Amino acid sequence: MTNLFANMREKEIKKLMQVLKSNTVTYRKNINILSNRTRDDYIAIIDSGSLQIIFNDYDGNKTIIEELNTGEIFGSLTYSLNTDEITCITKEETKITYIEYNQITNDEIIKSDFYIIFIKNLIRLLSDQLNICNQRIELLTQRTTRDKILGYFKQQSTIKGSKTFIMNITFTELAAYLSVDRCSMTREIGYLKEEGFIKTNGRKITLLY
Amino acid sequence: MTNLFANMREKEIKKLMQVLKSNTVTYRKNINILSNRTRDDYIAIIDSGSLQIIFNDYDGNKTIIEELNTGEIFGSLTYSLNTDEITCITKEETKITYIEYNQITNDEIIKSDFYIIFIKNLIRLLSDQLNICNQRIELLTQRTTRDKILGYFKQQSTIKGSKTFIMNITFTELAAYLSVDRCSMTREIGYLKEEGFIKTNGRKITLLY
DNA sequence: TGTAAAGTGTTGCAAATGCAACAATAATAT
DNA sequence: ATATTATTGTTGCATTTGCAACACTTTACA
Repeated sequence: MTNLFANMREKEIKKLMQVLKSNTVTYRKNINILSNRTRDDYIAIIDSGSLQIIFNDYDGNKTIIEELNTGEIFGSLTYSLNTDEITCITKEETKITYIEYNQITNDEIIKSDFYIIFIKNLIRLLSDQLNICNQRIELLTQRTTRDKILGYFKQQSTIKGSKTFIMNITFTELAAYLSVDRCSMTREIGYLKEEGFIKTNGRKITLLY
Repeated sequence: MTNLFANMREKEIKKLMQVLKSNTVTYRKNINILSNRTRDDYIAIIDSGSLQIIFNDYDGNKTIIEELNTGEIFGSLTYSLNTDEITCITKEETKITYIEYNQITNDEIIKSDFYIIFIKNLIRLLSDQLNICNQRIELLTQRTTRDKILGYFKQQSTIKGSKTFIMNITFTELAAYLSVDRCSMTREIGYLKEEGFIKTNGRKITLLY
């Protein structure tokens, strides 16, 4: 369940969605969901499923800017998607709820008694997204692949609260996340193991320092 | 210029700050302003001045994660700063207003008639920050220095609405922003000029394609 | 106004990295 | 159960990039 509705009852959520004039669309896998969006400001909430925001280079390269999962939000409020260079592809069957930005302060909703909760949830969600972005920037600005990998492992270790943890993404996805060549990354992880900095067993990582 | 107090009168701003129990501190140049922050969630607004958020590597390297200027916000709502690895240094004399996150929905303020404006401003500010982050990620995820530079120039060209524009940061700062070696960047810009992709004159850039 | 600090430009060299082209295994779908 | 797709591992090689060590110019400031 989406955080946008945290601390709200089913009935309130239904009412909220109605007052916000939200609309929900379900997409099949591998659909470009931005092709039919308007140019107005909007918030899109992933009710279920996941998607990738992809940057299409001038010479045909594709870069995954962001992967978004259930509960997360996107839309013009988080990233200007109104350009041909950006596409947004569902990774699986995905349900999206759209809310027009201007509706979040419409006359009816600000009178409802769950409005403050909703607004606080929205702020928290934007805030979470911002934290995620900044954490990634912290890694992307590292000069070497080694520092990116170690930085990621350290973040995970902090989140999981242990020097041993299991990665919840694949190595292929990690390479994309850190924006490095997967093969070079594998090579570097090999060196890190040789030099005794880490131990790995599949996606189980142990920091030895 | 976006700011937390857009569309509010002087008197309302004063009232708001009071109700929010905000406190304002002025720092001199080169001060680490995080040394005395609590661990509560808070929003910090830069009333005037500027600062850098710096990541301190395990082996002494410093990376500028973010540069923030007048009107922008930071704090735990945007980036977890509660770690020794992060320092936050004023670049000049800087005035900061702190607001406890929990205060933004206190009993008194939600009754005020400028509350909706304030909340909308806050959401807009978070949203702007998120857009800035994502734009930078778009550049940082480019594989080559060339693509980073061209990406940045393209963004600027779009923002300024012309193929000729003047950079509002120094080349040294651009290198830090793109997280590449300044010398390598200069070299690459040289190649781009030779190959006829761009023309430069100081910080005036012209795209020729 | 003079001096220190910051920004810019250049280049050789070593090291890191992306790319390509594989093979092998694991996961998923029909 | 089997075919198909995704993930992982490996390695040679060319290229890109960071680093270091300069000189020169511009800007800041005491």
